[in-house]
Amino acid sequence: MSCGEKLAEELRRKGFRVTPQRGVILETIAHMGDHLSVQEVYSEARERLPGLNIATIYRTLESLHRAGMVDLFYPGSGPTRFTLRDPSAAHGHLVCTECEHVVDIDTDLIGRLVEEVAAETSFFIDPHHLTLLGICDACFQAGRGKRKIS
Amino acid sequence: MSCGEKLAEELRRKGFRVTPQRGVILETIAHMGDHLSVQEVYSEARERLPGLNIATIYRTLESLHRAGMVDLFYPGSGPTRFTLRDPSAAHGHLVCTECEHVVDIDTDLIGRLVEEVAAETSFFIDPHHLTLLGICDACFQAGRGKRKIS
DNA sequence: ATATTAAATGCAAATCTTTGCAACTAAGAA
DNA sequence: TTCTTAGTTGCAAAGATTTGCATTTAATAT
Repeated sequence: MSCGEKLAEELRRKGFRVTPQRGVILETIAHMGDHLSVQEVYSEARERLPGLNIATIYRTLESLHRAGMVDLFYPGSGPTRFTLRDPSAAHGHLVCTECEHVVDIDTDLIGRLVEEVAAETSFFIDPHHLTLLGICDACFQAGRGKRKIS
Repeated sequence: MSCGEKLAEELRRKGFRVTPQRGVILETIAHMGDHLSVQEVYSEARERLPGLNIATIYRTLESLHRAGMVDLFYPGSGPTRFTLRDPSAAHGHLVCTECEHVVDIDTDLIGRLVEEVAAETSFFIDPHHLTLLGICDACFQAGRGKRKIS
């Protein structure tokens, strides 16, 4: 069973319908890596299924998001991006506002952050949703972070 | 000196120009409270300065952001929102993806999160940029969070 | 005061994202 | 298989955001 078919099955299991459009979109994002924009998926998927409408991409991504299968995140600038969720490991993103570099945060650290916030605020952070903006080490060393840290 | 004038001075001090448009925008957001959308500021500010263009609002907000005077954040849905930064107290936002309620995170907790992430990843989170999505206590109690926490 | 210039504005066009609605169809029931 | 229906699609329009460019102007120097 291909990666796309596995995703299709998971989507169906969560109560969503699997249409040809969604099949193509799933197959596409399963092979395109992380941090995709809607436009990127659109131009790729439309080659496999001409006539595919971009509104369908947006709506499918929202469904996948509601199904807990992809996470959206907002880099400091530019369009929204998203990634396939790895169910075995929650992960978040650290986005450097200087160089736009994206680093993943691992499960353990996320778990600790979630606990810490929950203990103090009774608020349960969604561990798959975490996007933190800041300055990466390289930019900080280069002094490019000073202005922002202030 | 009015709130708006203080902000204008701060902006000038950071190397940005203070135009009549910016004066009006600053005076406006100084009196409109937190979590504003661009459209909200636009309709308010345009009453004080007819002819003001919405692109100017976007660009001014970006400048204020670069100057470290406002923070942008993305609630789960709907347009981007922003708040005047309180220089004395870094604060972040917890946005409930069920009821859209926004809770502020206080300085101390933020400080600890920043340290924790920095220790492990050499990445310095901007403490003024923190927006975390999740489930608030009320929605969690009501069982509305189950689907998302999965 | 006047001149200088980099930054900011307004406008229009481009791009990105969301939404209403009629037509279509996947998935389950009969 | 056929029926049923709620979920999904395409399309077009609306809404949100960004960008290029000619013009204007705030801040600084003269």
